[in-house]
Amino acid sequence: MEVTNTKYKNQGIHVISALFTVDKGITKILLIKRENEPYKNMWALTGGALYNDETLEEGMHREIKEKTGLENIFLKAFQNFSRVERSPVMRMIAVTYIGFIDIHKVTLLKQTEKTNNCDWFSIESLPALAYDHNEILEKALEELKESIFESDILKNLYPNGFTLPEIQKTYEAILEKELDRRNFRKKMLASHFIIDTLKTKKFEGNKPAKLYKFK
Amino acid sequence: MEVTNTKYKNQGIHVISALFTVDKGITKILLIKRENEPYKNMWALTGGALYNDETLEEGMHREIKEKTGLENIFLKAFQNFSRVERSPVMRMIAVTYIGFIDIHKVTLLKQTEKTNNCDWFSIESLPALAYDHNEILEKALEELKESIFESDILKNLYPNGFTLPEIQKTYEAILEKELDRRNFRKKMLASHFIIDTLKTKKFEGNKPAKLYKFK
DNA sequence: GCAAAAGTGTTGCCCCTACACCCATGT
DNA sequence: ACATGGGTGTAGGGGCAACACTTTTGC
Repeated sequence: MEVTNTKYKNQGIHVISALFTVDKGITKILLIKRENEPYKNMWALTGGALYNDETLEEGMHREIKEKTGLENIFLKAFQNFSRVERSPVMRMIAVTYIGFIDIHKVTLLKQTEKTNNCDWFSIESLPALAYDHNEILEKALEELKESIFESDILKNLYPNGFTLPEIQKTYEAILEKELDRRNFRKKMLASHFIIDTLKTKKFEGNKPAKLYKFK
Repeated sequence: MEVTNTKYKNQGIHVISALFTVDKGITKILLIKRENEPYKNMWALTGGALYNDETLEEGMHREIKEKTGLENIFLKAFQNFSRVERSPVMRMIAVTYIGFIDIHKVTLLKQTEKTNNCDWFSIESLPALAYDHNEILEKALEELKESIFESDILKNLYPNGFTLPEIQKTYEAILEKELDRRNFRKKMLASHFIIDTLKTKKFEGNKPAKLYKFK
């Protein structure tokens, strides 16, 4: 059916992810340099327009695949953004997600079919982003801090497992505060999200630490 | 800008609310009879297509106003639904909300400008609904049970205040289980969502109960 | 005075926080 | 042996669930 009523005509949906990592104690966000108008040459969150033949989740995973080469990223649904003027081109509603990525998996993939410029930016020093992406990112960070212990959203960060001192540093970077080592360990081990691999790995000290992984 | 790429052409957004009430211990949902195709003459949740000149929240409140006459309903954002074939007419994404309404405010408003047939249905005996609204309603009910103590979503239910025995019955109807009277009172009074009006009101017994209201 | 619902406190359990010392390894 | 981070236990406080008796009112 062709839409003729101008009240509804020419609407579209953006699927957008705030993809985070933590690298050496610094929380970073993956940004993609736009190659087309509008906002050409500006940095933006990962995403794009939804196609007619895919669900929101399918479209989001397609966009992430196209722009980073990564598949099967665990995503947490976040908010919708719908300011009328949020896109200068046509009416676009933004449906957003939050995810985490192992930084080492992306550095090799900066040149993908559709994108030849993506990079990690510390959340402390962000450029002005395309569209309303600064606002989306700011709210995503708040949500991240509130929900970080309630989900296994970090599971993509440690594909090869992690030690507790190592992942604690990641939590501290995200929450921007220090955590008690004993209480943190108790909480993580009680969560049943993680299991002991019976292997060890050295992190910062000389004594090897136990290696865990997400279920 | 005209959209020419068929991948994106003719997309639209539904804003949809599951509007609940509790009447004499029965949880009910407000349904609207559709007057137009598709799904003409079937019952549906409250909502419709988003206009180009309004945010999602504005569009949702407009739809509720048009279909029930009610304004300023407190809504909790819920999920998005995006199955490709969820609308037989064109590609529509559903953005959904959950709300509560005092049943006495709507019974007088069944005939509004755009709708001359709306009614409350017990969630125990629902008709087949238009679109994917049965699925949306089912998931909204689950969410409602999980979040009922975490928000003041019930505030529209008792515009004139409520007694604790009365609102406890409402919680029990929604949760489909009985609650301990002493623990319930402690929890409600500790929540600081509600304040004592210093008035009383009779509910089921002969002894008048204290009247409270939401802040 | 009796029926019917309103109103009230205490205990145990679990989760969370705060806090200090020994252990394993590399040099 | 010493330096460095890895690993562990306990005590107190707050929220939640289980449980029974007294109070107020209408009849």
